[in-house]
Amino acid sequence: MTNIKDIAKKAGVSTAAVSIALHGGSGRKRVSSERAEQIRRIASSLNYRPNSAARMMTSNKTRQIGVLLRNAPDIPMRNPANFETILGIGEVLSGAGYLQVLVPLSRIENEISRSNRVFSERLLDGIIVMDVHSSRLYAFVRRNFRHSIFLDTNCWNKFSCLRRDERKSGALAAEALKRSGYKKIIYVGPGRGQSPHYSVLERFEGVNEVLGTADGVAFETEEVNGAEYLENLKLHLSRETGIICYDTLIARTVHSHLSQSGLVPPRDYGLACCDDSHETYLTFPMLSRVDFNRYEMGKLAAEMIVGSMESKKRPPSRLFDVSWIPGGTIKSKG
Amino acid sequence: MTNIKDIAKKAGVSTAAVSIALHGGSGRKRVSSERAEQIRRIASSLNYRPNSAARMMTSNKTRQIGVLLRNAPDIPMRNPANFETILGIGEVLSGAGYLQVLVPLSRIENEISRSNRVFSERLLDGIIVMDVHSSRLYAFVRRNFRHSIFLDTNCWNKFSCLRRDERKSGALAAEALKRSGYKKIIYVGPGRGQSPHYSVLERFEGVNEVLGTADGVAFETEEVNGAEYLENLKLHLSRETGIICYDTLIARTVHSHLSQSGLVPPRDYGLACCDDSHETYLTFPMLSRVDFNRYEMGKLAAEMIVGSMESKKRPPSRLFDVSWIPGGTIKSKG
DNA sequence: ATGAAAGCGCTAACAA
DNA sequence: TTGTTAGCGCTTTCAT
Repeated sequence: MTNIKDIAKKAGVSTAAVSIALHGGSGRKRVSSERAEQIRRIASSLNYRPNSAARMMTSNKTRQIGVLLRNAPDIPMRNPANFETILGIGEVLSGAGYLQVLVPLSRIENEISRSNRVFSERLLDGIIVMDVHSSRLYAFVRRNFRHSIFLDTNCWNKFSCLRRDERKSGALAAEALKRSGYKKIIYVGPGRGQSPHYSVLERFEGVNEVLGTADGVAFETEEVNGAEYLENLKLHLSRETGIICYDTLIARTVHSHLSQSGLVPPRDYGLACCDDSHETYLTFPMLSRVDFNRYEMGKLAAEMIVGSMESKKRPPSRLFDVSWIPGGTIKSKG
Repeated sequence: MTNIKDIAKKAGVSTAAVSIALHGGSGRKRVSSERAEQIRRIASSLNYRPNSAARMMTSNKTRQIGVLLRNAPDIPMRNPANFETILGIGEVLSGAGYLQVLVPLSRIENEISRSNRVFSERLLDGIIVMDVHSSRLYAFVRRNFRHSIFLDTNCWNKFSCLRRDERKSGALAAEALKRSGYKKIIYVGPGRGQSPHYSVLERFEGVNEVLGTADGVAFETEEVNGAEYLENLKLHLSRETGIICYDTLIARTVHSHLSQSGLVPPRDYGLACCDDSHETYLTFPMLSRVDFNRYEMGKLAAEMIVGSMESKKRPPSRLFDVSWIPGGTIKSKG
């Protein structure tokens, strides 16, 4: 592998000149432009590729950003839509010259393993944390990484956090069904087990704010566990019934299951969803739902961390706004 | 930041002793175990974290593996199911002490950009290539990276490639519909535009082998472009009609669209799919389809590249086998 | 504008 | 078993 020494020798200049010619920012020049041009030619003729380890060492920066997420084996592929966020992050990071390092953590306990290079060595300039982790992990990240963003996690502070407005998303879905005149509305979501994602609580609260005390609407709840909830739903269904699903996975599960019995919205029941995904846009665009552009949210998170690295200021936390997509799985009017 | 020099000073030993005590493999010991223990204690009391840039430099290895994939803006989020593969890769890599670097490439032309650090510097020990790229890129990767795996790409050679048996997947879906006695069978897939993914060609060929010359079955094709194909399908549907979809995105799109008109399988038509995904397993488990465990395929790819790095041998190419999942969207017998 | 040289943190070869 | 030392490739003073 050729290095700057080889180039320096061939060009008859010092290694310093080569370094400056190749990487010296366009600040005050320190090498005549002819020399620089000549050096660049030689470099490319020698197929020179800088040794980034050496550059990392001298600059004390890796220009690598980690993205933390949960994965197998305890909850394999917990949220498929996270991919959109990751791709959004990747677009901004690669545009800014940063590498995106994916860090899957398996267990919520004991996640800060000494054997994980991400925690035991120092090869990330910053970290974007996604998913639910222990508060111990959140604290560890804040303490051990100069730059961090908590993206759609249970961690919420004044700085460095980014979340979707989950309460509003619940409220929007509930209002839409109520407005359409459904007499019975069933909220279908995961149970509030130990340390659930904050959206599990907030979406329900948003729904409950609208429907908990609403006149003329019977409000019920169906907890997702196993498959029996699907049979329950079928039994309690009528044309006056609206279903609100926590996320698109549940919405699609409910939809495909009920369609097996010939029940389809909006004819036989109303279907609304507090969540969204690009895949839903592609395969189930008629679903009445609250939008969630995870790709844009990922881009925003990446911009926040890149900005904080360049300005040395911690970015203020932000709430990602949501809006209603009418779709076609609820009836148009009472 | 503390370094081995600090530790050496505090322990009254040489830096070499520290280096060996902390990282020296369990080979022949070069430091007495008491010393080693003491050194480890001091290191952790000083909250020592090795500088990986320095280690990369001396070892001439980064222990970082890249995963190349296509992305925005020309084809944003082209294949959501790729995430499963990536998570599978991640599980094996992180278990083996490698970092997973995600490399999104935007344009198929001009993808080998000088401004992309992955290509201009040397910070990856190996690369796993996913998705469709130019043959120029495939060649570049082979030339410039000691270790590479071509995973589900158009690139196929004797070594370092991993693919699903796409022809068989087409054949399995076709046979299932034929066996059930459908009189008309429609294949719904993307058009064969310029440089399509190899599965676009092979799945169709598999289907065509079975149905092209079959007696008593009318075989038709519907190309996916825009949304009009969905209306076409609806017009030509009957209880004697079976639909074969190229992938789960199309299958779900067809399914949700037709259900809007009250048409549901297996009552009103038969629905089979040549593809699979974890999300399908979760939300549409009754879909009759050919299995595809991308997570396992990702794990296998990662094992191939890790193995090749440790054995210095290029791994022979492999074909990932598939099998039929009966599901419940086609009728049981003729 | 240019070159010489120090040093980043670590590992490995060599000496003791 | 230990300590000393010479690099790894690059950037950055500091002289010239």
